[in-house]
Amino acid sequence: MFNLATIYDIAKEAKVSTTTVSRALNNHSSVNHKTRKKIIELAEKHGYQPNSKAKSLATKKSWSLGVLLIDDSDSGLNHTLFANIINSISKTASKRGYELTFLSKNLARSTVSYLEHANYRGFDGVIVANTNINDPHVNELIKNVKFIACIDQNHSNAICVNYKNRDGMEMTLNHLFSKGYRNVIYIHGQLDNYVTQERLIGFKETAKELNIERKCKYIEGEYTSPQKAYDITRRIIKEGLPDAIVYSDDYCASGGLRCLREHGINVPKDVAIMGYDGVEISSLITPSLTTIYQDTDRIGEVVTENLINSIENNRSHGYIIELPVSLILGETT
Amino acid sequence: MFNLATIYDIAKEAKVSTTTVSRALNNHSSVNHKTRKKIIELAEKHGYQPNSKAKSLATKKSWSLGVLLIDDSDSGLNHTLFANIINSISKTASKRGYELTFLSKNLARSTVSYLEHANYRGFDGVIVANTNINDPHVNELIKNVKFIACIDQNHSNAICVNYKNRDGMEMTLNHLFSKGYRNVIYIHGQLDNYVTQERLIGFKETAKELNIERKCKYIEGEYTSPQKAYDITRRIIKEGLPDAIVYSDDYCASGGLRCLREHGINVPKDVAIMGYDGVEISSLITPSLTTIYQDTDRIGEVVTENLINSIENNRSHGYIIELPVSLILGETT
DNA sequence: CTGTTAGCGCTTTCAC
DNA sequence: GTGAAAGCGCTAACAG
Repeated sequence: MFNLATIYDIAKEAKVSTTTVSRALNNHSSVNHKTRKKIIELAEKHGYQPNSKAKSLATKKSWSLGVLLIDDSDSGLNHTLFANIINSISKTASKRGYELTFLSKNLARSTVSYLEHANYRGFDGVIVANTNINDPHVNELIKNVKFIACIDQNHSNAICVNYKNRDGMEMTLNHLFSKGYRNVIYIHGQLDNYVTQERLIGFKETAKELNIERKCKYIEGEYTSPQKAYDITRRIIKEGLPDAIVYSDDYCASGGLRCLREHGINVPKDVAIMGYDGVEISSLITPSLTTIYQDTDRIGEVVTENLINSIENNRSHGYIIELPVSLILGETT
Repeated sequence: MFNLATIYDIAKEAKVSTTTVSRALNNHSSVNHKTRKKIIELAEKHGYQPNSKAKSLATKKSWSLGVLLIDDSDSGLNHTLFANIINSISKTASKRGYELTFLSKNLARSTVSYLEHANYRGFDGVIVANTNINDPHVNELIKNVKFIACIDQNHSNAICVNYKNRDGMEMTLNHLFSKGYRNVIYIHGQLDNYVTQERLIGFKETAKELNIERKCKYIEGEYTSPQKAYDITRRIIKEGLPDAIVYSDDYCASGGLRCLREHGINVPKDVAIMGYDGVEISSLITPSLTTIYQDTDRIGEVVTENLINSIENNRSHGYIIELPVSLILGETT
């Protein structure tokens, strides 16, 4: 880029001080109408743009938000649910005038922690969207950043916007039960993950209420993927089919579905299956998935609005917002 | 965040000047070994982090890249292909020490053009990933930013990293021809789009070579989506099936597939179909799609590495890199 | 209504 | 090997 005009150039040409230029350009009331007009004209003539660094340096406000997505595996934006959420966060941030920047562990020529990146950059706030709970850097970040919001996490000092994970599993199991399925296998995510824990609680409590605890089985999918789900499903087929299989997300369910079909097993006649998330693919595959819909537009909007409000009101304290989920009836149950 | 330690605090405590602290922390050779050691220790003790704005202001280097994704529709990160590409761009940028920030038309309390955002922010470079070609702001941006790279675009002053779109359609049509399909309908994207234009050229040239020009038909899908593709497919069914239908992307193909199935039409026996992109869904639906695979990891890496290299070597001139595509054989042809 | 001055935190001549 | 001083571009008392 070329050398851009500064406030000095304009001040000189308008024969006023930089203060006046600054005031005119920032809509301070106390500027003579004519002076203001002249300054604004000159600014346009020169295509003047303020310099964000100088401005932030002076005001201590960056108009930028950091967002943390796990970055050391492929589960960042490649997971549709999170891509959709980030899309919504980005839109909402933009609507409020904030930029969105990804947090990272590499900066210039060195390796840093997320907290160091955040401090270096001076974000006005940070959103933790999807992350590896075992990374101590994530905890350090959440504990030490003043304006912080999380999705599907549990931290007392952060704004936590979570889906009602327990409700989701309650709906799942009640639905299966109402359709007559009793023996259910739940292929869940990693146990050290908050979401998994909540869903398991929801599942187990409902199983107890329905009095089918004994008929339910759990398999930890660890790192889940369509292929992994495919493999687990094959094992299940060998060991004997249950009435229904619940997968940790729609992608896994689609992998499982493919396996079942390849083995000539009819869904839902021979076995029912359910996904989770309600991302686009759930309605595009055949048979379409019965799944739990999580509104990604809504969660992105809520988490971003709440964070920005807390920044602009300068009130930082943790609280929880829970967002409802709903069941989408597909052809697999 | 709390008040972070500055270079002044460290200088005072170490009883040296800020100059020396700066030098020590930036690995300048001309600092006494002992002094440097003391400074580094103090920096660690205070959890010192430089302030990016002050640093950029002084050095005119921001270590940050802007990325432009269309933001006034839902086609940003909600389109899997682009989510995958952004994921790769983000990873590569991070690997090289650069942050990634989304370009936007809203900044602080006002509306700006993309160029104004870029100038304001002082990005070291900008990547145009997916965009509305009709937006004059995009052209303005591309023409006026010094270090600029684009994906699947055609601009003489930018680094353009493109997929071989013509090849893709050549493969498509040759494949269909070799399987015996002659009457082909191509539901393509918007005509004012560079990618669409290239693919159409590839398609038509191949049709001519194969001498089936007369048997081919084109339908402009305008804004394409599974639903839109579904509707168009229904129209096609009414008007009479061709031998094969080529959709503009895998999502559309899946929408079309659903329509065909619902009308009791067998794919590929009654009609063959093909998608484009080779995103995950193409292999998850049944029948799996025959499609053209575009390597998203690769394109993100190439475009980012090239842009950063041009920045760091301070050589800005436009050139084109073309990336190969390949055919994935699915069950729909 | 406008200008002077100092300062945000860091780098970089230039001199010693 | 180290420091003084000026500057990056902008804002914010304070004074008038």
